[in-house]
Amino acid sequence: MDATDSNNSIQPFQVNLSCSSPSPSQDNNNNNNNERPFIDEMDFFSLHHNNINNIASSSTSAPPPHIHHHHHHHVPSTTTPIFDFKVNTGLNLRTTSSDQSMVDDDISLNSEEKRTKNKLVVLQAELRRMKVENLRLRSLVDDAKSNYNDLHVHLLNLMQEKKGEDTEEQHQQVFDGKLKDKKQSGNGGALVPRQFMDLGLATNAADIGEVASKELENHMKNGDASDEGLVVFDQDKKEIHRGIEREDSPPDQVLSTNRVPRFSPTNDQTEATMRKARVSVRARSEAPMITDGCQWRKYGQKMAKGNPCPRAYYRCTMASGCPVRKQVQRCAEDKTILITTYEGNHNHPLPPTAMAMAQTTSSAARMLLSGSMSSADGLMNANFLTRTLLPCSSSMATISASAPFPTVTLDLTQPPNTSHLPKPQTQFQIPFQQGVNSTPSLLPQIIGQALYNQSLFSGLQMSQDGNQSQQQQPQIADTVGASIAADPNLTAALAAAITSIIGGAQPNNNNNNNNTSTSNNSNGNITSSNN
DNA sequence: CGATTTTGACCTGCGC
DNA sequence: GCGCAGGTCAAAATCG
Repeated sequence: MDATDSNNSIQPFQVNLSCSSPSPSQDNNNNNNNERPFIDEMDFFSLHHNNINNIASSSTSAPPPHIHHHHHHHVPSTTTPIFDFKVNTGLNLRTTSSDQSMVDDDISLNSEEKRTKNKLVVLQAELRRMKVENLRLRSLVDDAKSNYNDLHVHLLNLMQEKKGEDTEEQHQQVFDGKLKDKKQSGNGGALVPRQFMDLGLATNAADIGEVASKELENHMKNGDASDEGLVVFDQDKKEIHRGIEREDSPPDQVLSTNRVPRFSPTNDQTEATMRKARVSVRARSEAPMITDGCQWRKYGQKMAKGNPCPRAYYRCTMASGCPVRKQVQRCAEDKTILITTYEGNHNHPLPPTAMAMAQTTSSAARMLLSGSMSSADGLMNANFLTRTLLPCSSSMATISASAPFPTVTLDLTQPPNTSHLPKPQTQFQIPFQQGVNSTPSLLPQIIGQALYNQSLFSGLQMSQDGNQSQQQQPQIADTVGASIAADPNLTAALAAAITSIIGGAQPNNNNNNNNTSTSNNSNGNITSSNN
């Protein structure tokens, strides 16, 4: 997301979503694609930086084999991709040099060598420039996507506020038939094409409309028909009611209690949806609280039923108004296990040490929401989640009907259990950048992306032929699960990411699409629950 | 003295 | 309607 990301920050897995190519294997160019002779096209958004580096380094360190290219003197056509053009230019230069060297003397040879070296330097500089350009363009695309998301959510907000006033035709005009489809489908619309799934955000019009209508009812009861009084997209119904009750409270009091300002529709809705999902982390720790890089302030403690250990409530204090909260409680069965439940999205830049956790939680929550809340059938999506994430830990699969909020549980306490897993490398692997023995830095993102991918798929399933979907679904679930399970160190990296025992994380102002470097040996299991 | 923690009270939703 | 449980508030206490 940030153009200042280092070379190791590009994520092939993520980039896939930004491109038309959905197959991660096509971008698996870190280890297995070193043999690829040249890059077919200059894909600014999926080209792995390592490729650039590899090409650059190979140009400098191992040019002699190019002698075999003597006979390829054809000038690159105008349709030749720019990157290919650049590389071939270098080869041709050397080829020309070699040809000439057959008739020139030693002085000429030295001169040609110097020229070649100069050209190589120029090419390297050009590669660096393109790398920077690549990052810049990626940043632009991400910004555009972000703006699109905001506008889309904003539009949805406006439409919901005017719900009841607008005619069906107006809905159809603005929403291109989305709301009409929803109404026609009756029970939430099992056949509704979920056009909002690609937002990566949960935008459940039904939920929003319900909250909005209740809010409107309350205001009508209070005789307050002013639209300005509506808090349509607050954190949840409870928060909305409280906001109304304290409407005559002093402004500072409202702010001090972390109320969401009234009219910031995009953030409100995002926050509302994000706060409904939770990411729970189970980890063994003697410390009262796991170190996740953020600053927390305890604001309450309660004895929870069925657990002799008290539950502590914290809120993030790294920025005023940050909606992120977490609950910390020891497991009743095993008091060495610390259960930390995160809720919400940070609204401020995070330190590197907090990036892994923030990414994991926000991505998981976002993907969970995009799978469950955007669907008319949350349980179905919970099953999707489970099947997507849990081929590597099927024994941990639980669908909780009692959970008040959709919850993703990252269980870092279980010993490795790979007996039921598909054998590694029999299916596609997530194209980590690291070497074979290094730990993957992208795991948090990948988990989120796995959720996101399956959510996208489930969205597609709604609008596509059922039989086809039935066939594809386990495929995707298996492959994603296998990807997570493919490397025995994956689970270790998850633990590393979660506990933020990381190094080399990339500072960034956005906590949704960044990478961190991890190194750890513990294990992780993933469970998914939904209500 | 400001920041943080403690802790009892309060609010809300839910089940009976 | 009542009680319970989860979650939050805010004054008092504590800490650095």
